[in-house]
Parts: sequence; structure tokens; C-alpha cells
Amino acid sequence: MTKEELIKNHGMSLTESRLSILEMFLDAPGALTHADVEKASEERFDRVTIYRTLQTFVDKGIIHQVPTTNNSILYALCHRDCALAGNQDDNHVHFICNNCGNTSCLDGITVPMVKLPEGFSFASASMNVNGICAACK
Amino acid sequence: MTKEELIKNHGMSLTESRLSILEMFLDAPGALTHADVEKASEERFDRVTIYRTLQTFVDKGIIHQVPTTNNSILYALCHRDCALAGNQDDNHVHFICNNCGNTSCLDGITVPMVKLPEGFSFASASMNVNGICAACK
DNA sequence: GTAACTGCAAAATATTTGCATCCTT
DNA sequence: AAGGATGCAAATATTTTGCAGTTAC
Repeated sequence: MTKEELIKNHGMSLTESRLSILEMFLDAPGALTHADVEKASEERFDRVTIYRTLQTFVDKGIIHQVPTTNNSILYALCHRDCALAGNQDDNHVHFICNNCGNTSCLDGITVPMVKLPEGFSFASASMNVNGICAACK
Repeated sequence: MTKEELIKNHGMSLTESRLSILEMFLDAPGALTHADVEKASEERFDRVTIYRTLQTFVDKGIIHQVPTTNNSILYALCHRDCALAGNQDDNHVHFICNNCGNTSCLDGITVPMVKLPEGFSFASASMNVNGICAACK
């Protein structure tokens, strides 16, 4: 599927900013923040457009938000479509490299089940793994 | 251990804001954001003091940050000391209730191991589980 | 042509820093 | 007394909203 098709197939109109921001994600080694996208776009798009484009991508299910422990929102491509567009990441495992700082989505790996305490019921889970990535090894 | 001891044993001087904010965590059903603490303290402490107190608690290892997918930092008590003070959460499992929104730390449960792709090495992991908590069931 | 998207301006929110003063030990 | 903690002011950063003009289809 081409980038153009990817956008249209998810019910979005094809615009320059969407195409360009999607390319960034395809080229990036891992997840990106709003600031990463803004820097990479070098003023071609308004900051607000970037916020809205990222939110649209999340809503339409081509990227998802990665839970992080700092205060900037990380976004990562869903290599296969996010199961439920717009909802929380569906059982993704994310890998954060302690050396280069890149966050990537380990799509082949499913989050293992955990046994919850009495009275808790499971809906979904996500997991972050820290370590050294293959590129930094 | 008393609250006072908990603070002093972690190398902090005993102040009113630390004692009071620690109490909030002990009373809270789950994790708290800066905004939660600020609201609960009802102007008794400056916003900046709350930021600094939370950061100090993280540095000294009595609370830890919970990875979230929104942009506000969540803090949760370490019921047993966080293994490495000031570092990322050490294999905690956090439970976020889809009904009441509370986040709690499931201390009895360890993060299961996952098999990483070739070339990746493991350092630590954290996990978020979404579902319905015992109180909301 | 119409609905949706974008850019600009501005508001709202969140976080950090410097410094003078106060408190803990 | 000394070092650390706090409060205040202000700077900085982040995100959201409204609206008018532009673009995709």
C-alpha cells in the first residue's frame, strides 16, 4: 500500500502535511514526539497543524500513543493497524533504548498475560521494555 | 515505619509539605498527578513546592512515575522501596481502572519476561493493565 | 460547491528557574 | 550557623480553541 492509499483508506483526505508527517514516521527509527515532528518539518507546517495531524492519525488508527514516564506524548506507527482506532494501544510492546533514546514498537511481540488480584478484570495491557537496541549494541 | 521515619530514612529533612504530600499518597486509592496534589492541598503549598517535592520523592525513591499515554505525569507510592531511587520504575505493574480512572500499583505482581528480537538486550520493564478495579466491579 | 483542512492569533495549561527568605538540623 | 526548603515572580514550554481563508474531492 502506498502512503497515499494508507491515508485515504483510513478515511482522511490527502493533504501535504499528512503525507509529509506520515513519511517522517515511516523513515523514523522509532517513536516521535510532537517536538520531533516540528523540528523535522522545519517550519513548513504550523505547530497547530502538527498537533491536529497527530491527533487525526491516532483517531484513524495509523499511529498510537506510547505510554511514557515523562511529560511529552510519544507517537509510534502501527505497523499493522491499531486494533481499535482512537483507543488506547492494544497490547503493544514498546522498546526504549537506554543508549540512543529511540522508542520503537515491537510488533511481533504480544504482551504476556498477568494474573490480577481478586476482583480486578482485564481489558487491555501495554508494556514498555528498557534496554539496548540492536543498532546500539 | 512512621511517615516521619519514612522521610528521614530516605535522606530528606522533615518539612510540613513533605509530610502532608506523603499523607496524600498514603490515603489515595491510587496514583496522583501534580494537579491532584495541588487540589488536595488547597493552596497550603505553592505550586512550585509541589513540583519540587514530587521530584524529590522520586529522586529518593519513595514514589515513582507511572508511564501514561496522556501528558500529565502520574506518581505512585512505592510500597516497597523503588529498587533504584530516581530511576525508572523497576518492573512495576500498574492498573488503570476504565471506570473510575484510578491508577494503582500492583505490587505483588511482577512484570513477565518477554522475548526480544535479535540484538536487543533487556534492562527493565514496566507494564500497564487497563480494566475494571475491584472497587468498581 | 461544500466540507474539511490549514494558518494565525490568542488563551489556557503546565513546567522550570532565580532569588530572597525561612526552617530544619 | 549553615544548608536546604519554600514562596513569589517571571520565564519558558506545551496544548487547546476560535476564526477566517484555502484546499481536496
